[in-house]
Amino acid sequence: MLRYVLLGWLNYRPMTGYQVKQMVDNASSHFWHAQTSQIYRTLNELTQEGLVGRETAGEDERDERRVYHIMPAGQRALREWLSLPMTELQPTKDALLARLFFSAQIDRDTLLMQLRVQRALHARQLEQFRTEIAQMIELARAGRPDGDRDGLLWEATRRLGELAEETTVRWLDETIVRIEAEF
Amino acid sequence: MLRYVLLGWLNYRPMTGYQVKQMVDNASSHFWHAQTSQIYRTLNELTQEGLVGRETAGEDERDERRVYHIMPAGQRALREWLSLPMTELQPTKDALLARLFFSAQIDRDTLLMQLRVQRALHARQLEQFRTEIAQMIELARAGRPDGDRDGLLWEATRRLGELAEETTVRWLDETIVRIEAEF
DNA sequence: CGATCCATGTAAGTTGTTACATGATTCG
DNA sequence: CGAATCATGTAACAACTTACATGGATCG
Repeated sequence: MLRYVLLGWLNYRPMTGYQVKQMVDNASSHFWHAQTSQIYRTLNELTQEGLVGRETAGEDERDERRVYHIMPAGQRALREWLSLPMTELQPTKDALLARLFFSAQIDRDTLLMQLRVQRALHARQLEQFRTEIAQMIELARAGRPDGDRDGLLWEATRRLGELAEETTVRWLDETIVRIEAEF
Repeated sequence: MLRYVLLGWLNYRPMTGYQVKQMVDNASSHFWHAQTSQIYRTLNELTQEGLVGRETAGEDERDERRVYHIMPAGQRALREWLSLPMTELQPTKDALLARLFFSAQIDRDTLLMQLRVQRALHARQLEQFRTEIAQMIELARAGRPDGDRDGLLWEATRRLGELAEETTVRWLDETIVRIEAEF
């Protein structure tokens, strides 16, 4: 999966591994996160498979910056992946729910504290979707022709993030009240 | 993580690996899924670490059923995990959003088809949260004293599943309309 | 001149997936 | 008697995490 995210980013413009990491962290962490080490490793694999190419950018030899760019084979691979029908739901892994499900074991106050911490974290994340991330997309769209496809889709992904966080915060509030009353 | 889910289930009652898998599939797949092979491997690890014990259930030797049960050390480990504060959001991995983000590459009709398939899948999942899963929890609660903690928490996890699917379906409808109009 | 950022990765370990293999029991 | 379910796993591989290691450039 990560390979396609990297191909997706490199399809906009050539970048160093470090810059790719910045994009992943700042612009796509709400749908796919990755460690630096894994990004470099995956870029290597993609290079070996001929999906991306790389050049040493520096004028002199000890400049270690390497600029990666997508190759025609990479663009094909990206498009193929994007066109593959997704006929199943992706399996869930949610640590918060897993804990909550089995939390009858622990005492009320510890549980409530946990939920309140989560409430604060998700509220902050919600704010970020509404401000920073929204602004970033606005900015990126500003430089582009009206009616651009990319901007529309970026905004759609942001919007699900916002809605999901809204839902989670509301659910946490509901759940905290109920546990205060009935647990 | 999986280890704690298994400990959580074994804390209710002793079970065979197969039965644990049934629980994971039928009652906790909405927050943590796992392959059969991984469950058996993890049960082995837990056994070697002394967190669970196992017995051969059969009266005769070629009965291969093994019943796993939680040990005191396992209960301690479970409680410790449940009490650990979660001070960070868990990183996201969402294949649907990842695709959508980069989908300016593909044609309108392929994209719309993908979103409609997802819409159908999530609508079905939503129905399941409202019917099958709700019923299963009702049933499990019926046999228990009123005001039971487990039932309250099970219902809370189900509820987030329902709300999240509701949100996703609404978002998909919004997004499909917008793409039909503007893409 | 020290902190932060830019930049690249390796090594070791954990976790999870896919494919395969085997055999008993139960039910129509 | 054949299909489905119960039951247990191994082997190989792929993906991801954590810790470590290094050094140049920039800025206050």
